[in-house]
Amino acid sequence: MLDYKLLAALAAVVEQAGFERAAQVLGLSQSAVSQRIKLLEARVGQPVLVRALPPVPTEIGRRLLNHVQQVRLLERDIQAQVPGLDEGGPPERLRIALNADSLATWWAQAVGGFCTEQGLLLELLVEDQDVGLKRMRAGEVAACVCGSERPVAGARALLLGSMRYRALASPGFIARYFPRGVTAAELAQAPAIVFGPDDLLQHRYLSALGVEGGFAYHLCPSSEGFVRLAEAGLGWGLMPELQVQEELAAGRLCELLPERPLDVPLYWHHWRSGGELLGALTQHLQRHAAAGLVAAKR
Amino acid sequence: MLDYKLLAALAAVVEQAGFERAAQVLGLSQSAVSQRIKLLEARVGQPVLVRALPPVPTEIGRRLLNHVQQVRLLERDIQAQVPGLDEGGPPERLRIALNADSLATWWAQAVGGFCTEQGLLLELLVEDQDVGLKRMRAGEVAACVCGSERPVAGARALLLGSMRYRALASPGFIARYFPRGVTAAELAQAPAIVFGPDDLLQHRYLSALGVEGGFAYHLCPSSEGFVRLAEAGLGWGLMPELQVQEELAAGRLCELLPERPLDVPLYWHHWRSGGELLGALTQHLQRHAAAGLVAAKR
DNA sequence: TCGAGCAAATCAGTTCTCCTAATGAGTAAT
DNA sequence: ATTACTCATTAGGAGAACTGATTTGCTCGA
Repeated sequence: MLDYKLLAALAAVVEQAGFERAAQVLGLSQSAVSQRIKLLEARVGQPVLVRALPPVPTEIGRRLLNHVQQVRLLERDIQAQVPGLDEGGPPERLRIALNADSLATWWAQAVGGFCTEQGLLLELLVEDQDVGLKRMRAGEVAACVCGSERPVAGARALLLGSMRYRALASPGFIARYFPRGVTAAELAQAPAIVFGPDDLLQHRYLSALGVEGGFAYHLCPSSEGFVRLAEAGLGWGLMPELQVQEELAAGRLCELLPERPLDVPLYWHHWRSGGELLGALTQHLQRHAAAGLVAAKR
Repeated sequence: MLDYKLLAALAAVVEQAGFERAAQVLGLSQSAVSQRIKLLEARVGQPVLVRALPPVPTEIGRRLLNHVQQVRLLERDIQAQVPGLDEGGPPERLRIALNADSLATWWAQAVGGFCTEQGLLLELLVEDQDVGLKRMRAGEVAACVCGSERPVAGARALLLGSMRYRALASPGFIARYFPRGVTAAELAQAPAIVFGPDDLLQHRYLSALGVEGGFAYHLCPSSEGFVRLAEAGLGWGLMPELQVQEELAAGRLCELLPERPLDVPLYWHHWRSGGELLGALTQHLQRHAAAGLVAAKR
């Protein structure tokens, strides 16, 4: 059997993004962590971490990490079966990566019941679009919600449905930039709002409209803030329908190009050997995610 | 994370059926094994082994064992991915329980290619009929072939096909016991051959013919021996069609009741979280087991 | 009822793993 | 340069865990 003390150290270093913090989490000294990693590398015969800021697992390291992730999921099952095996440590949370918009809209509704029922704690990591898959590949998370269809090795991807985005702006903004109605070319000239550097929604929307080249945009890495900026007339942006129903109804935001929504399919990626709990969560999502999403068309 | 040194000790004790032998396998003293088990029980808060001959895992113990089994399967995958992680120990074999008749007939053909391709070593445990499932439940084996449809918790059962048995005896035996032809009632009076105490084939065959009550039988726990006994005229028995084609063709064995074969469905039980190797083996079997089996009808 | 034989538990002593603490070295920002 | 930060290295020591010897407990057979 592998030495899981060493693997746990590797996992802690990557998850905590540093030896020092990893040591704290493990209840050890920084030195001990360093030694464990070194010993692990000696056993494996090659480095498992690239010493950078933050430390990044090597190819081998990633494989080991996602093995650890899978074993942890199995352990979760058995700890549910065998009382008094809780290790005394803090109750482990299930780490899941998802995109900010999902978290801001349908996620809580969809998983709320399951978590209270099962007494399950989550550790949610917000990641733009497809970056969550990287975490998955590195074995840092048990599952993720993202836009990529292709599962990583050892995992499965399940289509949950699509999130419908609409291009919105405040009435004042529209009056100012589009006095003669909205056209694709003009849209590219008006300032936009973009969630983060990895957020390519607006880019995709514009290129779907046939507009090439760059455009000016604000960066605002907060879902709520995003809506507030749009309301304040700073720019136009693509917002999840679900999140802005009130603003639309009250007329604080208006649609630029009606009947041109953007549907973004969302996939649930989860380890194939994820144990019963993750399996149950997957089933639950399959049934309850649809409520907040539109049926996907490809 | 659980302490896998302790769990490995538990597994060794159960698999080797004793502390002493477990110690040898682990490269430790008997004393050390005893202490590990005790420590494990202290952690868990209750006994994991019933001290008997051989030691038997408790309910909790079985759950732990089959967790170990699943983790081992995952480790096998990663060891294939990460060279130089072989632990130096002896190459771990994949433990599989199956019934003697399968081993005597189609098994080798079905898995031969896969094993050589993948460089996979097997440790086969021969178990009568459904006893293999117990090994599965105890986490002692990674998979098993048996007649039960119902999978163990955490595992899947896959119908492979049916084995066709025919009731056969030597010409001399038939002439002696059934001079006027074979009838069900007379069959129950003639001595039978039964594989082992758990082998209920003949019982089922007779009760399917409407015969109630006991009958006289030899016990012979060897597939080859079984056929030899029948050839020698010691009794009649149900033999896999596959195994006795030569004897039938040569006239050394004859069918008692033509057109009354007994088809026994066989299922492949494997852990759901068994990793890629076990998954691949399962697929392989699904494709190649059929060759030696008749399509199952229910 | 009593030993013989065997398996596991216990105990005392020792080994050696693994940790801590202090220090050193490399890198980036000030 | 200096400071701040992170990780590596080293020596030394605590204690976990192993070994070997012995005891306990059980099962048979006489």
